Amino acid sequence: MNSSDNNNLSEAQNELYIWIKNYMKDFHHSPSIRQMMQAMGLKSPAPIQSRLKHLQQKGFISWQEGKARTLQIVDEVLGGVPIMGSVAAGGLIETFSDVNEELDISEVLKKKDIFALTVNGDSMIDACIAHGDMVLMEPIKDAYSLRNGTIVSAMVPGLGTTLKYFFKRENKIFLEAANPAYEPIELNLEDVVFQGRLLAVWRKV
Amino acid sequence: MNSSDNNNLSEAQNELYIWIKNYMKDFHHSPSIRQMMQAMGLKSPAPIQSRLKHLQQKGFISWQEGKARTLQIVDEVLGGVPIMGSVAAGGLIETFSDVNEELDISEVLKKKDIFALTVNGDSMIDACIAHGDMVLMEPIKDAYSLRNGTIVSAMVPGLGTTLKYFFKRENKIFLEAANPAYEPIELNLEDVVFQGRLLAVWRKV
DNA sequence: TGTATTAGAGTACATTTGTTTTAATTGTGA
DNA sequence: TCACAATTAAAACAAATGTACTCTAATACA
Repeated sequence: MNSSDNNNLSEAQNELYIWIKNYMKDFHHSPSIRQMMQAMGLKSPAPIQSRLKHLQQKGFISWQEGKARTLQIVDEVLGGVPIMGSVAAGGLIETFSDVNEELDISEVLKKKDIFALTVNGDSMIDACIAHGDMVLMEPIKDAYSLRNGTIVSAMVPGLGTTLKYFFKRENKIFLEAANPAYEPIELNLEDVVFQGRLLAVWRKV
Repeated sequence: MNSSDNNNLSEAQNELYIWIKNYMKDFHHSPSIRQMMQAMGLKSPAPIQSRLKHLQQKGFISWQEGKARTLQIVDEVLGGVPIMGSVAAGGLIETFSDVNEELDISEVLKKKDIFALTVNGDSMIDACIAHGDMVLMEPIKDAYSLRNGTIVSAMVPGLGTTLKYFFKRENKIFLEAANPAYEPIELNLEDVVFQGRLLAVWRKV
């Protein structure tokens, strides 16, 4: 959802919506109604109120009544990047479709208490997690609910913090690398402190 | 930079700074001075003004004078995730250090005109880009400045859009996969349209 | 101890800003 | 053309809000 149709927005509503998104991208705070008025070339706040109301009814924006500059873009707080389509990384043939989705990184970022770790080494290389990658982790509340195959960061006394596949078999914990060069680590549940569960991988080139 | 020392901030300043960051994470707009006043348990706006001034002088925040709720966190607009340390993904031993950095995803997201593509297939698997990953791309202004080894998305007539390593040798363009199962594609410069240069990889699990 | 510095309370004020209301204007369809 | 609806202008209002100022209390320091 970006520029062209935007569902069932009128021309004026869409223009305002786009302007607001750009303003908030630039200044990181909501514009005031009178600013929008000026930007739209209007001479009274009423039309803006009307358009805002419509945008709200259609679920595009929301704000706190009576409070200044509390507008926010619904469900796309920030970090929305337009997804232009998909690329073949094989032999598939595909063309750029129009923009139909948005990559919402903030959906993950919004979670509370998440943290990031720098990956050191290549033991997870077969899971496509390379040396230097950043992994976004979510704290693990109870280790009992961990499912086999989950990638976790765990603190193994004497071994340090490590990123591995988690498996549980017969009250034994196995931490397995995604690289045949590394042997699985076998542990008792009480010997390991799980720090986080893998949410996402971020690699900046 | 997160909770503990925060450079040379006083206790009160740091408390306010943390509170503001959390407020803005929750509501996606700046709090008002009187809200901060309440939150800090104060009964007059003056102390908040003072603390804000200090925070500004030390470069933590900024705002537009006279405008309501225009506060912003400097240089960490959003998307800052604390980096808790690094994990061994090999045999390395490393412990959680304290938080000393922040993963600033927004640094990439702030760039204008970037777009995302969904990866389809496994031809870039040796570059640790897997099927289903999202790749963040930056538009390519001029193809002449592309350096060998850059990962690009290119539109090859009759073949579609594809993600490959870029190489140029003797006025010929080679698009090579990171997977020995795929043959390099040889092209003339005029036969290919480069769409983007790889900025980052995002994988949500 | 006494003084200087800082932080906070209390108050007041001007501006910004959301909201309401009414009238004028424009557009649309019968 | 006429009536009806939607849009806009204009003005006014009240609440929210940033800012400035004075006075008091706490703190630090010599």
